[in-house]
Amino acid sequence: MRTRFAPSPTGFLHVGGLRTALYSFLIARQTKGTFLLRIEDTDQARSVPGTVENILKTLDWAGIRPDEGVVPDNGQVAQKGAKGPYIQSERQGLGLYRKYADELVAKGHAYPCFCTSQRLEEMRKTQEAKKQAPMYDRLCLKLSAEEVRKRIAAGEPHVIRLKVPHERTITFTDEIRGEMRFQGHTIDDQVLLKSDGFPTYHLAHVADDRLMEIDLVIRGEEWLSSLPKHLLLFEYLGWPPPKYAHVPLLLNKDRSKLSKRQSAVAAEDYIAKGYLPEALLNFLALLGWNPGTTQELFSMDELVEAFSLDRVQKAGAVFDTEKLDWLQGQWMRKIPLKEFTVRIRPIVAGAYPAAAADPAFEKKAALIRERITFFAEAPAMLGYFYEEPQPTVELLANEKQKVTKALLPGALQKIEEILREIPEKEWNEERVLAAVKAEVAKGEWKLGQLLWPLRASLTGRPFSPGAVEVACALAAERGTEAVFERLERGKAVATR
RNA sequence: GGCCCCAUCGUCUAACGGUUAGGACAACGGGUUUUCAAUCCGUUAACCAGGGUUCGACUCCCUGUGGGGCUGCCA
Repeated sequence: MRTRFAPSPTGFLHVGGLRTALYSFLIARQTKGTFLLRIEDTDQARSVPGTVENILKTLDWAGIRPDEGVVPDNGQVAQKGAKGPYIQSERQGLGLYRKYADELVAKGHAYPCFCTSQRLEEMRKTQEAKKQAPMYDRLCLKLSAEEVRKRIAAGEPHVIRLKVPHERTITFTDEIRGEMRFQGHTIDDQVLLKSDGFPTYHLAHVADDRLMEIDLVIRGEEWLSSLPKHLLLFEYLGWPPPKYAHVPLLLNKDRSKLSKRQSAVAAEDYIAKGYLPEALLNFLALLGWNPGTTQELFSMDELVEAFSLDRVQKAGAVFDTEKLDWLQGQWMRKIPLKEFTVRIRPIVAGAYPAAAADPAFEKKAALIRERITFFAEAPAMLGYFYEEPQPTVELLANEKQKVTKALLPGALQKIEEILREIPEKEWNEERVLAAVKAEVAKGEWKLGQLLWPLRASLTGRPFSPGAVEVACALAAERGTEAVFERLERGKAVATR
């Protein structure tokens, strides 16, 4: 199948857009078809420079690579394919939108309208006051052919409007929603060609999806109400319409359409926060779609395999990122240690330059891999390896662990004695822990009373990997004396 | 207001008329090498309402209610 994603360059890639792009991409891959990227920039006023580069960069990050259309080329915007150009403002020069508009006028399915925006505004106000549906009143439809010719010849600004057949019922079967019907008399005479000669979305997407031979249009539910206009256009132009799949909207917590005001909506925001593409994509895929099994974790390949439109939900989905965070952790833990090390090393080195050439860095990375959620947390989680910890009495003592300030010197003394008895060669996590537990078994000390002060002395932090883990890592790298030095410092603080 | 779409735990969702309404996230409780995590185990938690159809409705139909979208020479 030939599918497409056709964003407007209004600043950034919306997460909802990323989801429809993903769905379109999945269908294309699944059917060994083509995924095409087209830029819909017919509204010059709303186009924001740099957006296309941004969208391309974000899609690339997500692993969604267009086979055709607008594609990235070393950070530049390039176009690929025989049905281009793929940027509508560039297609404007081809004159095809005007051609189709004229064809519709000639066939009697569209007409020029000279009404000013002021008049339209007043008309709507009046209609609203009368509790009527705001719709164009077809004033210009009454104009004689002669008058139309004259006014156009005189260069009077005008638009081309679709003439919607009021007596007809338009029916259609959506890939997700099934059968739908619309009454013609409730549909407004949509502007197809603006007075600046640019097409509106309605005409442009119909023409381009036809010309680019798109089989399936996946887009947001907000387009559902204009679907009949699009169907009419295909019919009047003598083309079979593509299949349409209107996906449910992404929602704010209050269930309104996901908006910038209430939530982070730019895909870049999530990249900046440190989310893995695997996690975001997995999350987006599961918002509104389910595989029918209990599988929750999906790689792109697995999504290509499992995805189907008939399992896409009809109702909107709240964009609640709690599950995203969980998925992030899951995908984080799937990263092989070697790769994990490569990825966090520069980040840690940014805070602690010694990490850059640290031969024991991978061992340290292993310590935090199971507990980290974002790469950016790594420096804080490993800092005590690169700077001497500065524990305080408040940290060393811990009410919950039943380590009072009075008990502290004795506890530190005891843990030191235990550790001293283990020959340096025998230091490993099992051995050290067994030694501590053997002491606990005697009944005088509780596990936490010994381990907490040790951990706090070694790290100087309220949170860290376990005391035994840190002690062994430190001993392996610098010898057990490094551990005892820190223990001494803890004792000094405790007895001060 | 008009048109269109939708409706299961707080959130994402499963259920092809017959289930103690299942799973995941979150929350809560507990286990684990102490803390924060991770991990394991457990608990709390839902069929919007009313009518039909049917031997039997979360499932089908109708009505109501609620929510959302659209209602631009924006997309």
